[in-house]
Amino acid sequence: MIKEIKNKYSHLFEDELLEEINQVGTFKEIPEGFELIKPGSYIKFMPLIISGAIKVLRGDHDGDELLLYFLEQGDTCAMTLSCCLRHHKSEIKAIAETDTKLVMIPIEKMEEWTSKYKSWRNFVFSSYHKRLVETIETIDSIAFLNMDDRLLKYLKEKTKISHTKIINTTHQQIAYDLHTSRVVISRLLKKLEKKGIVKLNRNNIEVLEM
Amino acid sequence: MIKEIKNKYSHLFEDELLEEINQVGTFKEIPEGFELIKPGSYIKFMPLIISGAIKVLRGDHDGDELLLYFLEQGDTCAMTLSCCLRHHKSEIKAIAETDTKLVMIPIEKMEEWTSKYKSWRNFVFSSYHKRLVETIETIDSIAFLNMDDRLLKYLKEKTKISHTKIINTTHQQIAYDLHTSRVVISRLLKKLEKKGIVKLNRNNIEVLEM
DNA sequence: CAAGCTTTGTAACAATTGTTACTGTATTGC
DNA sequence: GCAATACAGTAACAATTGTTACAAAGCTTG
Repeated sequence: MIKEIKNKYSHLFEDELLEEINQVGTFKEIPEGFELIKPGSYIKFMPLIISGAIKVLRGDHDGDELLLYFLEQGDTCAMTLSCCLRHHKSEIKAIAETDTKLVMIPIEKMEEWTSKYKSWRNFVFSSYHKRLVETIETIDSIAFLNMDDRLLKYLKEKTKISHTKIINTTHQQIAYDLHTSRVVISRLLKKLEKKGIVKLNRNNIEVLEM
Repeated sequence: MIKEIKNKYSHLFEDELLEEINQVGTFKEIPEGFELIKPGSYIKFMPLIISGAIKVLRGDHDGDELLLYFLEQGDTCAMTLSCCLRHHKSEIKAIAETDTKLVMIPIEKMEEWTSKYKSWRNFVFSSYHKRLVETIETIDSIAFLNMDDRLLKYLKEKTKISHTKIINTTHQQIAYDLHTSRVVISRLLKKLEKKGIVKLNRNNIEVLEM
């Protein structure tokens, strides 16, 4: 495990901290689609992502949901951070977008490392900042863009995250992520296909134009 | 100045930190409507709010805007925090919602206090958390609510923040905050008035039902 | 108080998004 | 292969929100 951590995090953390992570962290391989965090649950570990991607959604009480952002290599979940620090329930949902490797850190270490390691503090602050900015960008999309542009942005983000132009998903799943209905997504995807921007197949969408 | 700081922050910070704040902070009284932060500007001070309220908006490049949240006594601006720490441009706009008293802290102290004082670290983390949660709540509103419910929520928040049932503002101003058009707001307000929830006057709205 | 500005009310219409319903076509499991 | 199921295409319609235009009422200033 130490090899993977070292590869991805040695430029961020000092050796001593890397060693501690290695001591107390648990290495995990998560398959695509696995639900890491359920809304309303308590969180006892904090994930450090080594490879892959995690989709973070806002999960409503009534089952409504909406994509907030993706986490990638080098990221951690700010909501998890604050839930850990303040021992609150999660207000979000997290699902492995691709097969993902990560290290779970027990929350007790959070406070300790925050006072002990400057690099850890910077990492945590930087994570908070990134997530806040991404959340605000999500607000931009919802507030300022029409559904067709939001859809296009979503497709582009998906291709970026998964490093392929072919997105394996259903119209219904996209509708969940963007909090709209399947019919709306099908309609708009068809429009994008007519413009030559995507090619539609069953269970997959090929993004032609970037 | 030290008296005001002590009153509001002594339960949060240890004496030594309070003394430092008193040394390096600048006390300011800001009139209602004053623009504290412009989008695209660099921030050199971090505000600690003593009394009053500050409205924080997302400011788009094209002049589009949208209310993110209000800051009150005991709050600080997380975007400012991260802009300070990372020396980035602000991506937001901040306006005094009411007459406001605050203390400006030079950003150089941020890093220093973060390693020196546990209470400061907790304050900063807690601020980040609050702002992240509020931002996500804003997403809830935009994504899951219709404009009439968003308007009602907005009115209730305004009365809470300014501690009065009478809101002095124009329909146009509300439209800016909710990123819609004046006509839409007038229409919905009229509907609320017919339901007996508000009473409309020129330049002010009285919220009757809570 | 008259002219000019700001604010609000309202109608008519357009655009976008949401909903329902039904079809056809793949895929899966027996 | 056949039935059941999941997925996608499409039409018709409803609801919400946005836009334009204009009138009326209130405030401000000379």
